Parts: sequence; C-alpha cells; structure tokens
Amino acid sequence: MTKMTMRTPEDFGFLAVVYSHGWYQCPPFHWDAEEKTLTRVARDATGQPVVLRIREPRRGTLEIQADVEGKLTDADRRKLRSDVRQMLQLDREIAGFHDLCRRHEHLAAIPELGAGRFLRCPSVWEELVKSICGTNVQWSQAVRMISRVAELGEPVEGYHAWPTPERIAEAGEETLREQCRLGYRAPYIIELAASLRDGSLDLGPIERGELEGPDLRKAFLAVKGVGPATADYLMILNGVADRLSIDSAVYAFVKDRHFGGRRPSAAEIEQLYEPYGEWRALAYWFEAMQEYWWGPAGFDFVPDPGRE
DNA sequence: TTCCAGGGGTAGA
DNA sequence: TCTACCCATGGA
Repeated sequence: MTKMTMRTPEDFGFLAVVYSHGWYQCPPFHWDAEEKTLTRVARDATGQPVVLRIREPRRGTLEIQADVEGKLTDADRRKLRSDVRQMLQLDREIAGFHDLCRRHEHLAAIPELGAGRFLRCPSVWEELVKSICGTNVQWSQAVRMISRVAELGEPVEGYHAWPTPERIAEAGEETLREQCRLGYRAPYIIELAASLRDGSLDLGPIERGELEGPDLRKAFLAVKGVGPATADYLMILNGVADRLSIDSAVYAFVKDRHFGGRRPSAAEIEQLYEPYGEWRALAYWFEAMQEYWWGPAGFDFVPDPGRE
C-alpha cells in the first residue's frame, strides 16, 4: 500500500465534486458515504489496474491510497496523480463561475460548497459508453447497465477495472444485449469499441483538449448513439459551459421551479439561462443539484445508490 | 396494460 | 432542417 497526498485549489470541495452528477454511483467508482471515500480502479503507467482510495482529510488536501504490493514507480505515481487530477478536474479554472454565483442570491452557496467541477472518468471512451447507457432510461436503470458493463473488465481485489475497447469488442454485441441488457444501445457501443480498436477513430484530440467548441461537439456527434443532448452533456463535462444540455431532467426541474408547473419549450429554457453567458450550463446544473438533490445546507439528502 | 425515462437513428418531406 | 416512426429495457 502506498499513500500520496495532493493539494487542491481553494475553490475545490471534494464532496461537491463527487456529488456533482451520477458518475460516483457507477463502477469502477465506488463511493463510501460513511467514510467519505471514493474508491476507483485506475490504471498505472503500464496499464495494470490499481485500486485507488481518495479522501479529503481536510479542506485543501487529498489523500490517495494505492493498494499495491511493494512500491510504485515514479512513472506510476505520475500516471495515478494525473488520473486523479483529471477525475476531479483539479486543473479546471472556475473562478469566473464562482464570481457569477456570488452575484446571484440563489447560487450564492455554490462557491462555499466548492462546487463547479464534475467527477470525470479517466478516459473519454468510458464516458461515451456510460453516456450512451444513460439515454432513454431512468438513471437507476442506467446505473445497472453500466455496472454490468463494468463487470466485463479485469477483476482486481473484488472490483473491476473499466473494460478496454478491445475487451468490449471481443465480448461482442450478444454479450452486451443478453448479459448487460443494453438493448438497442449494444451495437452502438460495439461499433465504438471496434473503431477504437482498429484505429479508425482516435479520441486523442478530445482527451488532450485540442478541439474548440463546435469541433468538439461535432466529434461527439460523430459517435453513433450520441445525439444532441448527450453531446451537449459531454461538452459540459469537457469544460464548455456556454450551452445547455436539455434533456427530460431539465424539463422536469424548470417546469416546477421556473414555469409554475407548465412544461416550457426548449427556446424558453434557453432564454431563461441566456443571461449566465459562458457559464449558463453550470448555472443551471448546480442550481438544480442544490435544489433537487443536495438540499439547502449542503448534502443532506444525496441519494445513494441511484437517484431517480 | 400503458406510459415513459438524464434520446437517437433513419427515412421522407 | 423538421417530423414521424422505430428502437430494448424495466420501473411506475
């Protein structure tokens, strides 16, 4: 076992990032609400799965425990630290969003909570699969699909690593349909896995943040199974917040909160959040999280394991 | 039973 | 670009 510590930005709140959206409920993330510890099967510099346990012993510091025999190499340490930075978006600049929150009473608690970053998967591949599993199903059902896909990954200490594209491609459509119960999503994910395996698709430019807004959106939409709502959602995760991802959850929230029980049009929703400019997606997201799921004082009624 | 969830692909206009 | 229609699954 090896322990590492990391400093976090002043505007970073560990719980707020874990609870930023539903990823913490999806393997290979495992959240222990009692111990406030996020467990994740990551991969070291050579691709070997490693169980990481991340917690925040005090604000400003993360403690990362890697369950490995012997010592980690310097390369492994760099890789795992880099994964943690990616998963918790430690390098994301959100000061502008917090400034905006302080100018709006209903968002004033967001900076206090250290919210504004999202829990991320270490790879875009994993996030694409999870997002496709989340289309046209209740979230609790998506979590079950994702959990069954995760079980196709290599077992490690009672957990599973996220399966590689090669492993999914080898498992085949039949396995995704019959065993993982993905239904019509199965061929989309097989096609994605196969194109990554044979190199006809390269997610590198997305991973490295090389694409600007419109090109990034185009890249997501090019993946079969990813439509406008999912592409916009992935954009938000990738740090482009000037566009809402309008799905059924958005309608459900704004209908009661802003339109007196009437279901608004998409254009009306756009208009409502337009004043928040480049941060509009975060302004919506964290308003909804706080009102619907976090509770007024922080995280009193965060659901576990599946929010409806 | 019927509806529909954190939609998307496709064909046809 | 917009609109029907279809697509698995499973909870409500």
